[in-house]
Amino acid sequence: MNQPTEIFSMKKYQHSKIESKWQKIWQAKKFFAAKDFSKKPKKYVLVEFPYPSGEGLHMGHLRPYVAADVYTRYFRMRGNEVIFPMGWDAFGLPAENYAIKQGVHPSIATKKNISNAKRQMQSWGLSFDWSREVNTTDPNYYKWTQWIFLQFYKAGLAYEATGLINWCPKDKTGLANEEVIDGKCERCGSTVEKKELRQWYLKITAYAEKLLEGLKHLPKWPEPVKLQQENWIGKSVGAEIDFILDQPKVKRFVILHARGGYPDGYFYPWLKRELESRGYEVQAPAMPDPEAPNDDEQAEFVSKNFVLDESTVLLGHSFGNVVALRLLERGHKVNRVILVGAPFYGKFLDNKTRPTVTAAVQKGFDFKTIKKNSNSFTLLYDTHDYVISVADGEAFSKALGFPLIKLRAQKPHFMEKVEPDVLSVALGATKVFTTRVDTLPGATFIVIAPEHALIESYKSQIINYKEVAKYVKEAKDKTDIQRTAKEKEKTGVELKGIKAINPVNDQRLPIWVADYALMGFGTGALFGDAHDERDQAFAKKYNIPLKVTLKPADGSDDSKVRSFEEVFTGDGILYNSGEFDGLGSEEARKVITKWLVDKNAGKATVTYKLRDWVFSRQRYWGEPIPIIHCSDCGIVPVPEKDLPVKLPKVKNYQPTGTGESPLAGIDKWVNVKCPNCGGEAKRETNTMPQWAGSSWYWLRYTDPNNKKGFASISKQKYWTPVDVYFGGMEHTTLHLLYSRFWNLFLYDQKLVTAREPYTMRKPHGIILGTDGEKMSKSRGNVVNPDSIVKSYGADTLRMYELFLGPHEATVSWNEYGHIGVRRFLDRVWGWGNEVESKKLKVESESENVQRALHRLTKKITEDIENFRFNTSVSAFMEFHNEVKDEPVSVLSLKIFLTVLYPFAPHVAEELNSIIGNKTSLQLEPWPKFNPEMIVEDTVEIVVQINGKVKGKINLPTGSSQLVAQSQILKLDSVKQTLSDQSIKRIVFVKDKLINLVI
RNA sequence: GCCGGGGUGGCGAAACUGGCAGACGCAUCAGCUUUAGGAGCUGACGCCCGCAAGGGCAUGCAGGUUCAAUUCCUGUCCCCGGCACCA
Repeated sequence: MNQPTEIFSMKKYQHSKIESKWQKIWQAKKFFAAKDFSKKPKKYVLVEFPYPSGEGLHMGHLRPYVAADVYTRYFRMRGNEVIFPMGWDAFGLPAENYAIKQGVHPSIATKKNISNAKRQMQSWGLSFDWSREVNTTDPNYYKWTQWIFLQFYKAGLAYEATGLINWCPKDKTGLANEEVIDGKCERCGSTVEKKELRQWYLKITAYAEKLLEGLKHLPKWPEPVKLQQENWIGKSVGAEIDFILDQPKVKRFVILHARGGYPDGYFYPWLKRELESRGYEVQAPAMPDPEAPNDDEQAEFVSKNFVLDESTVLLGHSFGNVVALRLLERGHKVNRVILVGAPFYGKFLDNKTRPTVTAAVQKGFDFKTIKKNSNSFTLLYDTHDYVISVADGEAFSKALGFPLIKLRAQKPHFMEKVEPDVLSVALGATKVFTTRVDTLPGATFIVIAPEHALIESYKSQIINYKEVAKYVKEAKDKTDIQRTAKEKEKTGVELKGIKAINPVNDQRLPIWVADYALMGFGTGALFGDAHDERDQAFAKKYNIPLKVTLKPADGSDDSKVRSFEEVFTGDGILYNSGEFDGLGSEEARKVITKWLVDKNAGKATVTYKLRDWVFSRQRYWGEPIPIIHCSDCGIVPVPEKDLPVKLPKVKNYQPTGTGESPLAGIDKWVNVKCPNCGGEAKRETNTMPQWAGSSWYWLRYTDPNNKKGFASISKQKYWTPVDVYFGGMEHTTLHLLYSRFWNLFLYDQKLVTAREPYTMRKPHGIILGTDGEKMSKSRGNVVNPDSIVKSYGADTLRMYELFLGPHEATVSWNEYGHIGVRRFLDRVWGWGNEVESKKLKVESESENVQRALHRLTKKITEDIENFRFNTSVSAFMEFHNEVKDEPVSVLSLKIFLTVLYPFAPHVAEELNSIIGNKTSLQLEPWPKFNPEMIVEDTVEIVVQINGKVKGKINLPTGSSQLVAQSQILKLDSVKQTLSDQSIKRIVFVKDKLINLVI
């Protein structure tokens, strides 16, 4: 090939021509269409589908696509039925923002972007099965996204709630916890604020344990990925402790029984006993006409015969609450009112009539007077009550301005003889979570989060309430960044007037509100002690006494610990801990937890860092949440037959910024008839987050045109789970966690056949610009894959991308690097044409070529299976360097092209057709290698003296130590070094080395 | 601070379960070829000493185990990613 005449006589390597030629042939022959229920073993290769943006696809997309493509083409040749689908994750802010700016409807912009991205993918020679293409913005697709949402709703895992959520001021929408990175919006980088909003949530926390457990059954996932998910879920095992409030202002409880009740019924006698044993005076009047009560008559009776003053707590059960409120209306001032299952509407869940109760409540309440005569109300409702609905509680909560406590009573409507939650509320028990129960005897203060309900509930007893309220307001106004700033000193305010009682030693502990306690974790309250750095720092700042109760178990000097020079946070031996002295920390945790359980003062429990998924967005370009709000029926899911709820086509979809979705302004769309009662109703106007569509897309690929379901069970059974999932590390605690959650849920609903969606996860490293910085338009270091395809070809782009480094490593693009790969392909092109022109038979080929070919096949086979594509590229080059000057047969060239095909499919196909083969390489079986052909006849053995290389000798493969020894002693270099010294030892490694120790 | 991952020529990187450190490629230099070269071919290319033969030093740094360490162990520094007052 050094002869110029030969070079000029052959065809030039025209990449553009041959690439489009083969891309057309592949498409026309439908090589890449995966067949359902094929007899071949299936393989599901998945790569994250892109968001089609106006800028097109970039290098970051290319990396997993090319790797997955090589992998896919290889397994097709190995005889697998491979599904390698692609689609579009096309809902989201960029299209919407672009639309607002340009006045182009997002659906039009999206369409355009998709066709461009598809063109790019095809120009890269990616072998996707386009017959299975999905698009999350297609109503036929999002119909099922909405349908799945309704399954969550029906299972009680989708709920509406009002609370402080993360709010991005630039994108004007709420965000999930996972979308906040370092206190900033994952998408636009704005500092996230907090906003009180009504939102839809998905109860991912209900799946915390399953998500954690599932990780254990994913051996083919990288450990770092699993660990990152595990840390995000953040399981803490510990205990919840009830700290009872010391309320010096409260002297007396008055228990007002229910209709049909008597002082010796239900939980009353037990509660009376418990309260009295704690030193309170208890009055439990036996009311007149208990079966057909009259509220005014009963109030009159209590008012006349019992003591009601500002040291009294009124505790009503059911009808008793009406009486309690009437007493306030009559002007009795009390300390606090506890309403247990209070009736508001006079309608009952069991549809029975209770005329006396209904008549009493229908008179209405004078809330103004009521609120004036008690500073604090506690509302306690049972979630499985069959008489009074929680809606009654909500009505009271709204009217009185106090939070509603919903819980599951021992018996519906609190009718058990022992109802511990009623006692807890009466005593003001505050639950505190800890992972270190062993330090409980050393607790010297309590810290609660600014959002903690205790503050409002005990307003009347907090002497410095104004100061506290000021602190709370300031804390709530801060962003998370301000609140958790690294150097920030801890701040807090003591709640004067109340104390908490440590159950293990009856000590009265001061209660502080401080923003280092987080409402979202545990119970929003903690106890402070000397064996925690944060607690100690806080205590020192505010001069709160500390008590050391642990000493190091290893017997090391503990005087530093005692003088607070050091914070000892490890496990140790208890002292200063009363009856628990001498126990080791681990033992103490068990013993104290059991002690708490026995005393009804706490229990072992588990909490997670994971928060429920804020699932609504106040933006236009997303799936509408298929819910209707009816003033009579409340929340009504859109009936299945009415799905999909289509996005209305409108001109204006600017975000409002008020927390309302732009859809809220479209009256024609919003106002609907209630599917339940036919009355006036309104659609839910929030849309779903970007992550919704991608939470189940791999399932749709298995059955993309199904009209009856999101994917048939039989097709899922054939294709799922995904065998290899290529994608980015950045999705570990977003898409990857969310989609596992959806899958686990659907699996529990028996709608999905694979418990875990992805058997193997293959993350890739990012590609940096030539300057080693992240590629970005503002830095001007973006390398455009299209321009490389244009001037060097897709095969060059593919191979160089793989050559950059290991798939999982971060690599930077070298400005000239791809030229080396192009040179290689040019040489292969010339060499291939030359081999063709000589038409040599295998017999005239040297054994060396054969051996090299077998070695190459082995190397490429193993590299692909182990995702080591970078060394494959080297191996092709080495092979070519080795055989280029030797006679090579056409048959050997074909084998070379066959193994090259997954990497550089266009060149390989074209050369293969030049040498006269009519069938595509895609239909060739993957070549086998003969292990015997890989072993050479002779091997080079390294000769070392004291571990230093002194020379090399060639010996027949498998030579013994004796042979080697006799050979090396003849070497000059060895003789010289040895001179007269004696050999102490000889280390011999067969076919590798011989080392003389002297 | 905690949890991961990683430090090898001028650059991207190889090196199987401890066995020739730097394969392969980029850049650079020299030569050949060419009217010309930002093309092609051939060769050199870790650092230091040396004309050379040869020798010494080298896988972030300091130790250790071993006949032999990029690989195993201990300590330490730096870079990247994640979490971050999580009780």
